[in-house]
Amino acid sequence: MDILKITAALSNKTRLDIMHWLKNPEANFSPHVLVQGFEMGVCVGKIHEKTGLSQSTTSFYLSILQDAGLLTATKIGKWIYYKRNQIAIDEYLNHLSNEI
Amino acid sequence: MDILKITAALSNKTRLDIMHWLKNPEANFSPHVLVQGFEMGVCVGKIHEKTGLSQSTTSFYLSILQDAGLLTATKIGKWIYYKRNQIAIDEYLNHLSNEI
DNA sequence: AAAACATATCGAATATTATCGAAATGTTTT
DNA sequence: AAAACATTTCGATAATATTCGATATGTTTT
Repeated sequence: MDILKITAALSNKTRLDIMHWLKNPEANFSPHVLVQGFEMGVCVGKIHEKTGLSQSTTSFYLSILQDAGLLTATKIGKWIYYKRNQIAIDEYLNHLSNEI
Repeated sequence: MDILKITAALSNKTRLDIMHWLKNPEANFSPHVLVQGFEMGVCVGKIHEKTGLSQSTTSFYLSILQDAGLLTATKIGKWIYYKRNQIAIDEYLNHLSNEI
């Protein structure tokens, strides 16, 4: 639980947006073709569509959020589905409120 | 309440430390000569002593925290006392927990 | 009014981050 | 096994952050 790494990961508009979008995937993303619902997360391509940045930058940002522990990834076939790590998020918010 | 500006202000070890030190000034700073207690905050010089950075960098970092709304400043004589803006901090933590 | 002091601002060097297009990797389909 | 596809990694460049010493500003003391 690296509070500074997490805070840095969140100090970018697009990455903050991604966290927010993933909070309510039904409202923010069109359905996947092969997977129904968003139980396992949202694939990179759909997230990319919304960022307005290049695919490589989007992928890089997802790796930053994952590395910080805020997202987890599941690979299925060609796709990698990212979803929120709610436990880590809650833990971060608790630590932060004690730290600052 | 610029959530991104605040998060960026907090994504630096020294600035996070400063916020933390100011949470409990009695435990982290020696008393002021002219002012008793830390009701109005802690002067720049005392914060500078603890950062291990130059005076100019410390002052700059305090301005970043102030600009983000996390600290407020009071000038008395030669000294400027910085203290936590607890209302803004609480507001930030609330917004953040809704945002991410 | 000059000296001493606390803090802020400026200008510059260095480090880190943002961002892209191209290439690599791995999977599925043909 | 080749083509197509999703994603990551790489290499490069531009933008931003870190950090300093020097200087400026404002206050108090002598």
